[in-house]
This record gives sequence, C-alpha cells and structure tokens, in this order.
Amino acid sequence: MTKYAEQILRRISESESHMTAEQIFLELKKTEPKVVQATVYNNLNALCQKGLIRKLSMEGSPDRYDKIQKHDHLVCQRCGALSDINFQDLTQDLESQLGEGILSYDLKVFYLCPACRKK
Amino acid sequence: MTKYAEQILRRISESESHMTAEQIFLELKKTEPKVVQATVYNNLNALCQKGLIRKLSMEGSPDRYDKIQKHDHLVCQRCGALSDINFQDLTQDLESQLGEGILSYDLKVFYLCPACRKK
DNA sequence: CCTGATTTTAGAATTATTCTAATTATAATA
DNA sequence: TATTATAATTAGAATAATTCTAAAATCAGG
Repeated sequence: MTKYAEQILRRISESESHMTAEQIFLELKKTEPKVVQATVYNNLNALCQKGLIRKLSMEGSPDRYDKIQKHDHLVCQRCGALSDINFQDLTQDLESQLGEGILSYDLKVFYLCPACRKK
Repeated sequence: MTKYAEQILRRISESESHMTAEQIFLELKKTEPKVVQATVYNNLNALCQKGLIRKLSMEGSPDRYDKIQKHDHLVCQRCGALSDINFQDLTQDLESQLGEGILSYDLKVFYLCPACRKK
C-alpha cells in the first residue's frame, strides 16, 4: 500500500461524505501539494479493484467513492443529496429468489430531502 | 410530444435492452437520418423529467435508459452485462423503516455472469 | 399568413476520466 | 553500497460523454 493510496483510503473510510475524485484530489493536495489527478484516479481504481472502497455511480454527477461497509443510500431526487441508511440486509432473500452467487448489491432509495420538499 | 421524443420513447419502452444515448442515436438515425446527438440527449433528458423513462447510471459505461415499469437489475461485476429481474417489491418495507415519502428505489444486484464465471 | 414559442441543428465547449511516456521512488539483488 | 528491476507518480495529451450556444427550422394560435 503506497503513501497516497493509504491516505486516500483513510479519507474515504473515515469520512461520512461521499466524495468525488475531484474532491478527494483537492483534499489530498492540502497535505500533499505535489499530487496530481491521475494519481488519485489510479489509486481509486486500484482500491476499488482490491475491494477496499466502492464506487457509486450517481446520475448527473461524477462518480463518488464510499467506504466498503455495507449500507444503503438515500438520494434526493431533486438535488442529489446523498445520505447513508441501514436498511435490512437483502442477501438472504436475494439468494433464495435468484439462486446462489450474489456478490453484493446496491440499493438507492429516492425521496425529496426536506429542503427540496419546500417547493 | 414531438416526433423524435415519441420515437425515442417507443424504442426504449419496447426494447428489452438498456441502450446508451449513443445506441439510441444510431438506431434512430436509421429511420431519421437527419437527427443529431444533441437532439437525442435533449429528448432523453426531457423524457426522464416527465417520468416516462428512467436513467441508469452504470459504473464504467455511459448512462443507459430504461422503461419506467418497476423492475430491478442483475449486473455482472466483471463485464457489466445487465439483465432485468423482478425481486420482491420493497416499497412497504422501506416506508415502514424509513418513513413516508419514498418516491422510488433502484436495486442493482451484482454477480458473475456464466461467461465470466468460467475464469 | 404572421407571430411567438418550441424544437432541432451544428458545432464548439465542458467535464470526467483514461492513456502515454518519461521520471521518480521503492524493493530486491549482487 | 551500487545495480537492477518493479511499481508508482507525474505532466500533459487524448478520449468519451454530455451540455451549451446561437442560428435555423418547425409548429400552433390568432
């Protein structure tokens, strides 16, 4: 695990936010002024491959990166605001309905956040 | 509903596939040789806004467009191949666990497709 | 038919991401 | 330690997807 990979992983794992590659790059640059976007992208891809973080493809905004611990997401349909939720685990049900071999799943629940509801 | 919007909607609603904007553009061009990418993008966005189709953000490939009828997706983690499934409806459970106001949800289940499993 | 609104077009612009090749750092070896 | 091999990082160009802009075309109502 290289210097940058380690810091990127730490930032993603410790943070509650769901940062884009760009945001991670800007954050990291504060302490590592020499780092460059491509390095961040390389490391994010490598960390995903190793299964240490996960990538969230979000409609209408760049991909975001998230800690690996299982949880689901609540997404405001209007502004895209993203927060974590812990819905019941579906693995058992999925396997019994679809058969073995489920690796993981991604559940996004859409709603209107309080701010957007006032409109 | 304009000429192009109508045709784009029909193609998406009738097809089992999950086409990218590019694929839709190429398909449409066969019968409407004058159409241009921007028109397809404009119409796809307009149709999404009206709630007539939905957009699927897929990791590592351009967005895909899908019919609106509720269903879930099975995605090969390795090659990205996408197929429809009909898992139990979660709306009730979601509302009882998260409160009212759920608009919809998106469930992607990851697995290895038969082809990719042979490796 | 005229007027205004909407849609489409063409192409430039923007954004996100990947690629390439050169450079640097790290680790392994003699 | 010097040498070599391997992997990571850099800089910047390249690509891909999507959006924007302004002009031209189409449509709907008076």
